[in-house]
Amino acid sequence: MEKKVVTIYDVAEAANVSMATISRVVNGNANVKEETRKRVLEVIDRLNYRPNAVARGLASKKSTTIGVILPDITDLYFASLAKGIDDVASMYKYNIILTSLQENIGDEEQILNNLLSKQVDGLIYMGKQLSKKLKRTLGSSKTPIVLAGSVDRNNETASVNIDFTDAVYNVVSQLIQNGHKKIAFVGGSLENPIDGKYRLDGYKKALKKAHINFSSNLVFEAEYSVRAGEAIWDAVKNSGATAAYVTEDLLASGILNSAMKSATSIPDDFEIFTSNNTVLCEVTRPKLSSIEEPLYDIGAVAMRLLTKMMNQEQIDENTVKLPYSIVKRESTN
Amino acid sequence: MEKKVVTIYDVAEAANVSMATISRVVNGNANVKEETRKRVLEVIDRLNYRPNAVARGLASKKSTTIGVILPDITDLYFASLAKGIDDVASMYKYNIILTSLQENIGDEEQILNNLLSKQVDGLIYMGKQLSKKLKRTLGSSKTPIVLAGSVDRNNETASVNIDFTDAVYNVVSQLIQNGHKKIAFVGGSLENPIDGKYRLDGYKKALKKAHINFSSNLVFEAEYSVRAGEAIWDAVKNSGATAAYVTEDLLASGILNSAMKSATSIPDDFEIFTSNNTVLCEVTRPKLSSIEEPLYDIGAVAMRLLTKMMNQEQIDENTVKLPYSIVKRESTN
DNA sequence: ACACAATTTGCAAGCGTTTACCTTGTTATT
DNA sequence: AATAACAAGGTAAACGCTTGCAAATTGTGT
Repeated sequence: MEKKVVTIYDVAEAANVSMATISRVVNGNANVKEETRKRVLEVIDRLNYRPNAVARGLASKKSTTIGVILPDITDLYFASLAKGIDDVASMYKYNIILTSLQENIGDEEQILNNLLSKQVDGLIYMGKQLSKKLKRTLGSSKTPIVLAGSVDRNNETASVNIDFTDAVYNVVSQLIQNGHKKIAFVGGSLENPIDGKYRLDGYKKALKKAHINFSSNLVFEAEYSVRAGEAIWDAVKNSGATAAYVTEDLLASGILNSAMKSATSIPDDFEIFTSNNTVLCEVTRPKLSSIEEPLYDIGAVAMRLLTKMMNQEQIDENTVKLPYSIVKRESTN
Repeated sequence: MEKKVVTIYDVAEAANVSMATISRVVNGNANVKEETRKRVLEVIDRLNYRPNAVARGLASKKSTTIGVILPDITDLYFASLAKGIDDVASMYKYNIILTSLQENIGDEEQILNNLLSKQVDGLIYMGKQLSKKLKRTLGSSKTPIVLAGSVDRNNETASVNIDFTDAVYNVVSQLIQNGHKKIAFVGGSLENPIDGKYRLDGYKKALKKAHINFSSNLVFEAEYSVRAGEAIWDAVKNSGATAAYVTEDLLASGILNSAMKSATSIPDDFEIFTSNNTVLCEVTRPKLSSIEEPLYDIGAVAMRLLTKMMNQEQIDENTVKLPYSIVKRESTN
């Protein structure tokens, strides 16, 4: 026996009113007599009626669903952002469609179209950067989007993050103050504007301030992984660097691993600053000093901003920068 | 000027066929002349038509969306499972609605109802356990569900995981072989059947085999966090234990932290086995020996299993156990 | 008791698809 | 040449809801 699913009609009939009224009470519309509302709610409860969100979405053109695009959910950086997003989203009753993006595969266009076809009310993007093409298909759809933990070169797109340049400027300056002349910059792909532009800018700025010449020999590019960090250590060491600013924790952990293995004393012989302050920083030995991005908050604020955009509220600032801090642990003096 | 959204009618008109035909080509139905198909595809491309998945869902009663319920996305354990799920899901063109569950808050019922109202075609659950109540509302909806990395006491619900009992039996046996008589079992909430039943059973079994009496003084319950691990060390040490099996990596890292701080030499004075083999195990010093659950695979297989259930295919085994392995690193001899 | 306003309700037209069922034109069969 | 069989495409009825508008009901002031 097929159990028939309960629709708004069934409720209407059982409550002896029209379906419009049911819809009204479900949606909290004020134009319903208190008595009727009570009766309807009872019936809803009795019949175990559960409004069909798909039908609702079709009729109202709102899905109360947002799309979240990120590179890798097992990366604590994104996971933390995602958590902030998730919490605020559920606070505002939005659901999240999570899609991960293999940045190399170049299926971004497809992913975006898929999300748009699902009629998401908004999007949060955490990829490296929004391509022109994506911006275009996005523009034609009017779906609001905000970048979390990422920057838009031209500030056309709303975004929430920290002042990367300033943060790196600060930690590199500290390393300089500690007496280092040769400081390595170990980042991910420099094509990513965060590393290749903002962070590197901060690094250069700090050097300049201290009248140290920038040398591209001290700039390293590696994948974000422990393995890559371990592998790059020799090169870093051989460059003559006595300290390093690393843009990501796994990478920094790998470097630390190899450094320890090669009997380099950290922080005495070599200092390391990393960037994301994930738990990793607390379980390595020595523990890693790090820039601390308020990841959870970035996610939360990004989501909050998105809700405003979805409600067409006035936005005061298109791009918000949250305060960061610097956590000194054992990998620096 | 409001840009009108392109519907199937627009395409039909422009291609000079009926909307049914458009629908057919979009859905890959065979009853379309090759020539017509080509023409339609061109028009679709030209008009930039994007089928409305919500309308589709309403008409077809399929959302090509599944719901994923997990406790905490920043926990690498769940993130890894999620990644496996995500990859397979996108392989099969399913979208994922991610919802996290504050297990203490007790809003599970609501979360589930929300997901069901969105008409998800299936569910993957990673919480501690499915309450009777949830099972009931689930049963009345016919939506298939599979547990990933979790067990159903009565094997009523499909699930994918490893043989927890066996795994723990093995590592504890190894510790015993290394000469330990007093081995601590440090787990999360023992109400969670995985820890409180399966793993603890393995522990007991190993003791029994070696004719060591079980003592509840050696069983510790803690939250899954570095902090909790650090805090519990003294108690563990004072219990007289000379080794520990820990059910989670953060917890193990915390214990390791405190042990090192108290100048306990690991593994010489104290051995530690942990359970999830997340990256954490590789960045601690000494590196942690661990049971290795194939988390990604568990997620992937769970999702694959779910696709079968959604297609009403014949399922050979309701509950599948994947092989685990044991990775020896530096925290054990 | 009456006119008018406000409050509640119902009606029915969408929302953009899918799909069962028909119609038409072709080809193969005898 | 007549008929069967099929391929290709069209028609229109769902799917379960929201919502503008009209109708009915109730309340108010006189």
